[in-house]
Amino acid sequence: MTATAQALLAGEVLDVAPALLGWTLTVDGVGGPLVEVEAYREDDPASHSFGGPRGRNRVMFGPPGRLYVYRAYGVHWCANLVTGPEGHGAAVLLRALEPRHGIEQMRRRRGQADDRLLCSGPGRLAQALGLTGGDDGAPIGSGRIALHPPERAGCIEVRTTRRIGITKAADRRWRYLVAGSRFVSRPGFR
DNA sequence: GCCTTGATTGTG
DNA sequence: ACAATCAAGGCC
Repeated sequence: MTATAQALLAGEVLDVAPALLGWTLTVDGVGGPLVEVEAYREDDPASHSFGGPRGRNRVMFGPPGRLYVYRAYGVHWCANLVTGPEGHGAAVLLRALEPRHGIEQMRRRRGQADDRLLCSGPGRLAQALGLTGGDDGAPIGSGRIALHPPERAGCIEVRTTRRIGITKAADRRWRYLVAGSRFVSRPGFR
């Protein structure tokens, strides 16, 4: 991982999540700029880390800059970036990115030709990038997984909404989107 | 377009 | 039982 990505992820998750928009995530060269993320942390009933470290959530309490990958609804994989400070059980759920690198590979993995349906949703994004439970705990920058800053920093308009698909603490507006992006999972969601 | 439903499995 | 989801099918 670059020094700047390391520094970014070491921060508090509510600062990290909006700042991650526009950063390009790639796995073996396949990926693109993040356009939608959600924050989860330990004092948050909706978070897997709520109640302390146990079972699958262990990686969330480890050092920042690693992937936390879990299975959702017994069907899909979903990937997070663990944030700091270490020991706090916080992570950013990767909900959507703009397909830019390795688009043909994404189409093959997804069985889907429409670019807007390649990475618009956490399950879709993980499938398009080839992330699975085997990547749980993998450090960013280890070779397969890279995170690069936006080409032009500071010109991304961030919008917030409630988080999606949860019932607890649903009123916290911890979902962050690039305003106007065509590649978010649910553009009209409030 | 919006709403409903089934798939499928680790976790508490 | 339930879940940080998705795709397909019905209906409008």
